[in-house]
Amino acid sequence: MKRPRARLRDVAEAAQTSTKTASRVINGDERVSAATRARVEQAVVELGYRPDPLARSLRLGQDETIGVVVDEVGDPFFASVIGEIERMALDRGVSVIIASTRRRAERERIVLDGLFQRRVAGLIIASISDDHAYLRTSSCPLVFIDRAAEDLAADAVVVDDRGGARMAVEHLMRHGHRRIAYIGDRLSTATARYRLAGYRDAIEAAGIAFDDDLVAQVEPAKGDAGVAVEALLRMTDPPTAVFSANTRCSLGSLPTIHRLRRTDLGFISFGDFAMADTLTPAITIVDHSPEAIGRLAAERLFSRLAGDEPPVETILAPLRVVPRGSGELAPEVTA
Amino acid sequence: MKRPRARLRDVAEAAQTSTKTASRVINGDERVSAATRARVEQAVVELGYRPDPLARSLRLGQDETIGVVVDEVGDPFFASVIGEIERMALDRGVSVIIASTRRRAERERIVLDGLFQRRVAGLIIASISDDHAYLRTSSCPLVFIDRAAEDLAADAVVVDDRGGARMAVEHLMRHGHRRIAYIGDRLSTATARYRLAGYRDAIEAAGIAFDDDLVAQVEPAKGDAGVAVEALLRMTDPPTAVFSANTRCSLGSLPTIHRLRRTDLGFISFGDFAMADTLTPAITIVDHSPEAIGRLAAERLFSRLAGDEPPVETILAPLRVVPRGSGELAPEVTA
DNA sequence: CACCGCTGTGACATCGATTACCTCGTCTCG
DNA sequence: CGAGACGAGGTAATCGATGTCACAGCGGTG
Repeated sequence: MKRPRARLRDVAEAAQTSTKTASRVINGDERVSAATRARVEQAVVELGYRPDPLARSLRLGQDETIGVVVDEVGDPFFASVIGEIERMALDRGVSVIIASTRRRAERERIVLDGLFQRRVAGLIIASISDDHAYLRTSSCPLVFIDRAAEDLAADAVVVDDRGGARMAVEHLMRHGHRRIAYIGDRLSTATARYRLAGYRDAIEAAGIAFDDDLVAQVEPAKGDAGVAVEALLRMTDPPTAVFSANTRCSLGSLPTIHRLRRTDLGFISFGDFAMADTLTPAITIVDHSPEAIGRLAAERLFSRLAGDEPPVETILAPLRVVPRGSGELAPEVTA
Repeated sequence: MKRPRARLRDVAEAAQTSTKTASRVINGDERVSAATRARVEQAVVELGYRPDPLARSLRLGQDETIGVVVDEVGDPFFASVIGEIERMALDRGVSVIIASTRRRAERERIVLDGLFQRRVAGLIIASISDDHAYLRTSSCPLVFIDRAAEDLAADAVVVDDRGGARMAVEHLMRHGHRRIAYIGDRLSTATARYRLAGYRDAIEAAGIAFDDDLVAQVEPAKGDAGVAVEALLRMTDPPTAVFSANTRCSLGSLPTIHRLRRTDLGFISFGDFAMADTLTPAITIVDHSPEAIGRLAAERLFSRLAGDEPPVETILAPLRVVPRGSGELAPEVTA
């Protein structure tokens, strides 16, 4: 075990053949005689040879690595997505490079650029940008998650944002609410737009006038959700229930709701979070299943990497309402 | 923008010089005349040249990439740690490869092996294994997180597990509790051992007899924490408070405590989690600060990569009790 | 018997950047 | 005036694996 690492050349020498033939054996080329193959295989074992992935990648022009680009690695939703992707990648011996955009389009370009520079084999992207022209010539398969790329024909794994939001709001309505607030990101992502549209769908389908004052759009990074929900509750004609369009907003607004002791408020969250079922009342959610999204995205990517060429598709991850209490509270009968 | 990518040779040709000189300019070698330097720099800009990291890594025998190995990427604690590391890496243009061990020592070896094979520049590891002999000859800097390597002189960023646990239990005692249960991982990691030791320190320092029946050690992956806490509460002489030795156990046991409507129970958690401050009562914690751990570990690693050679050190990340309610409940005065 | 095609093999170029080593002036100093 | 130092820059080898292509040997075929 003195030698730091065995090279293909060492294997070839030990097997008394050329590097090319050794390479053939290792890459499973058929055209090698049984005797030579056996010698090479033995040499590989004896020397503990493992091909250098860097050299291999350089020659092949492609790295056995996939890139995952998300808003923020620490976000629980993306953490779960990444966890699932990494699990599947590890089974295939593929490394995962992660990068976060901090929700800034220019950062997205930089990190994607870096990943292309590294010649990743494939990419899974939660894109923040609207403009994907620079990805059009991408030489590796792309799978979008959470938000589809509208200006690019590429696979995507998303949830039915509009339908899910509508489902959530209708759930509140079934329990008697008519005045329902919306709280979501100000961010102009497609996801945010769709969820707001779904909220509106439900409101209007119920014959209720859409009230702009009930819609709060806040900065995702700051603690504005709490402020916003407090303002909503202080209205002259306050909502009896809140639809939180994403997990961050739920995490931001619930502490305030509890501080104000307004746990009588109807509440439904698009996206689950830890302890949602342990709060009092437990929080009714529309289940996102980040694991399912990660799995579906990774499956699609690996399938393309394996050479499959299924038609480009936007896959809808399953979505369902999980009633836990907060979404089933009837509105208070107040003046 | 026709050419897929410019190579150093293209730059050299455009600047009417050799690759060697172009390389000198790019790598900031002084021995180049101003005129030549200017020509090369212009060519770089015009061609949009960016060195190929793969080729560079191959030649240098080292990759501009760091590896991060944790139990599970989806774990909120590690997700935050990774988020912070990735943030610092991105600022330096370093890629981050992540891999999870699933808490299995044999997996740890496999993923570490893969990372070494890739010639990562440095590693940050939450090691699950006790045996680090195979890391002794590691050619790249290592920084351990969460758990120090006891059999290896390497940097580590950990929290004062024993002191923190003692602090937590003493906090409960200050509020009148004498019968305090411990719930933690069965896993034989140093972390778990230290925290149990800290619990014992506090108990014995208070002159209370250590009662083995109050110690529950559960499987981390399963939902055993809930079962265990239920068993504790059903004892003939039940505890009045619980010290949960980690976030997973807190997340596992709190739903059960709430289901049993035992929110009168004293509770303190080693490690924060989302919504801990929104539960009723809010959960008192010993703050871990995963971000601080990630930052300190990354700082140390980058400092070594920059050539600094500070003495090997185990850095203690800050730790403090954050009172929120559940840890300040007085014991019920029962028979 | 000459030729074709197939199999197993290896010498050599290649991927793109770095570097050991060399060349060619010019400048300095004894 | 010649030796040696030094600055600027080039040539070719190198990192490790793989693709190109040529070649030898063999069996079959018209």
